[in-house]
Amino acid sequence: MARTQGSHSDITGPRVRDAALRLFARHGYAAVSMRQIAGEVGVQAGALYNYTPDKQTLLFDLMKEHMDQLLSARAAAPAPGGALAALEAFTRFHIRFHAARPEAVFIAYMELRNLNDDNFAVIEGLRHTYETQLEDILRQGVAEGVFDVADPKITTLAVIAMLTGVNTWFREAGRLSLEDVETLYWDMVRKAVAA
Amino acid sequence: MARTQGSHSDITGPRVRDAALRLFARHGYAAVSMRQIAGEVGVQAGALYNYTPDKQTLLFDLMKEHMDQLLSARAAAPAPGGALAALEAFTRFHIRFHAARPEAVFIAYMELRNLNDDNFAVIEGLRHTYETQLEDILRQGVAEGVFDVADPKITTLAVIAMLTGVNTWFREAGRLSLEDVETLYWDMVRKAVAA
DNA sequence: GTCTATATTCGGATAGAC
DNA sequence: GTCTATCCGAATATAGAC
Repeated sequence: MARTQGSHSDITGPRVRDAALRLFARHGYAAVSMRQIAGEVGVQAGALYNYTPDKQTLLFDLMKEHMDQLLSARAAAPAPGGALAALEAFTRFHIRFHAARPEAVFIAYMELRNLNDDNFAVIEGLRHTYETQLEDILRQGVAEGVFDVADPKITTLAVIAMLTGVNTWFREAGRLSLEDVETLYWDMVRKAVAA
Repeated sequence: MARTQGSHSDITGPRVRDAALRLFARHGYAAVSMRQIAGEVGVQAGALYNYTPDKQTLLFDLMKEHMDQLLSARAAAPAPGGALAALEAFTRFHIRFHAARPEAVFIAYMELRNLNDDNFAVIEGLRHTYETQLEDILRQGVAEGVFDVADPKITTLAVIAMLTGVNTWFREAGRLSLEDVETLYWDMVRKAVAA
């Protein structure tokens, strides 16, 4: 790679997004400059504008892609009919999906305030769609008589906060395997909502 | 207040901290300028440097004060001898304390990455001190035979994540009173760790 | 203690050459 | 598609007058 000019369009786009994801997650959207992103990719700052109209759109695209992947992965996962099995499936899915992409998760939760109004509304809508799936499981379990949940909306938020919190400490090389973690959290969730 | 110059030192210091707290919480440390803070206070940017050596120290002081208040309020709160009562007291204390100062809580969780290494170590140490208090209660309950907790460290993190999550949605004017919220979360915590 | 003015660096974004 | 060069504004922080 001795040359310093030329076309690399086939791979530069994804590399811009990867670099932005990593840098936004580590330092925060507002603290990262387009020049830093360009430096990671190995191009000059001006070249980034072949791949995004502006920095705001770059952030939004990363968050939108993450939420789309979350919803499609969830749709593709097995969904048992019974509420208890469905809740276990949701719990394990949530932990596994989020543990696999900590940077995107971090950005999706931390950078909401840096979205403009229209972009914020889109991401919030997708998040609500996801949370409603858990709420529906809880309501189903109450109807089945297997769950005792006084307020399904609050319990939904509580469970998701607890599960997403895994990302603040989980490391692949740590004391516990992801399977261990899934089981520990499923025990807590199961007991917390049990009839 | 027609005059545009003069001494106001008796109140300006706290007003600088208040303005920084509010602006950092809303827009993020990196996105807020010293000029914005000065504008909120009603002085010019240069005057802020009578109250803080730099922006980084201003952030650190806000976070340090928050953690100090958390630990001293906790130390001043009733601490029942039995593990079950102690866990209920911790749960209710955590929700109440955090609900009362959402901006400081938000900053303490979101702006850790904007602290320099030394400042980060201080805040992390204080946070660990607080978390250890919950972990000790859980271990005591296991010893007493009233809790069934497979991994006290993980359960500590899970409970704190769940409780702190209240701040993402709780509003004074909302459907639920703080007392309602405390009771709902205490029910979940109690069941999740029950023997 | 606050002001005005400024030194210095850096930010997002664009224009035009290659 | 990427480069170099640049516009223009804004950032932190400081100096010296009042």
